Amino acid sequence: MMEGHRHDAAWPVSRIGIVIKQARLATMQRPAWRPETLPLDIAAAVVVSGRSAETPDQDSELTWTGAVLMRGSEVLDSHVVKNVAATPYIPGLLALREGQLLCAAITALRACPDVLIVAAAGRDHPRQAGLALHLGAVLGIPSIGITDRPLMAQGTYPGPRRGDTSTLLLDDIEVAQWVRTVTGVRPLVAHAGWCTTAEVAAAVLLSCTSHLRAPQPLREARRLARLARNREQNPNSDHRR
DNA sequence: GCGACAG
DNA sequence: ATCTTGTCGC
Repeated sequence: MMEGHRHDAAWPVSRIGIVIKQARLATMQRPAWRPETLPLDIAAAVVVSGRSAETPDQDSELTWTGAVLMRGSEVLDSHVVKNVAATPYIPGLLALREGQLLCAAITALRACPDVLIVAAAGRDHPRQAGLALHLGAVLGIPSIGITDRPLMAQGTYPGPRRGDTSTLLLDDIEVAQWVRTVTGVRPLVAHAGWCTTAEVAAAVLLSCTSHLRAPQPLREARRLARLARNREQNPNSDHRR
């Protein structure tokens, strides 16, 4: 951990099929990564969108991508990059819109994390390679995905207490888990990603969550991205929180 | 009637 | 994601 970063990594828009094959290989041939030294160095990145002055009727053309690197509750590095999205959001093709943005934001971090958290699906995907898995494969970093609900996988809700989990299956394979991060609050989905299992994804999620539902690194990345957007798009209002 | 495939 | 409305805890 904390070694130099691969700044040569680029988003292979035209080679998603190769990434999918790699994903299948990783599942069968690569040893699944699991946490060893604690606390983990966790990176998270997330895209928030805004209104473009040029095309106010087209929704969400401008984007702000926040990226953070955290060790425990300590923020080691963070930044936000503004962009124009290449495509609109298309369900199932999130990687087309956000892949390049997240890839650039993460590689701009000064150090390499142990694991990457992305607000997207992993192996729970029509082609077994959602954006969270794509990013990990391209960057060579173990990755997990976190979403509000599964994309295709099926499973029942877990018990009501923090730490309770349940299996989400796609074609009889466990691709994700429901995870109760706060007692009595709607659970999140922890997705198996690049070199990670659903079980590891759930453990990583629980390791960086406490009294709030969402994982701290993702919250921080989103907070910074929204702050940057709001300062630019609503210069009059205050932006506390 | 609306949405039903991540954000 | 973003927006709106409702509920809950401090």
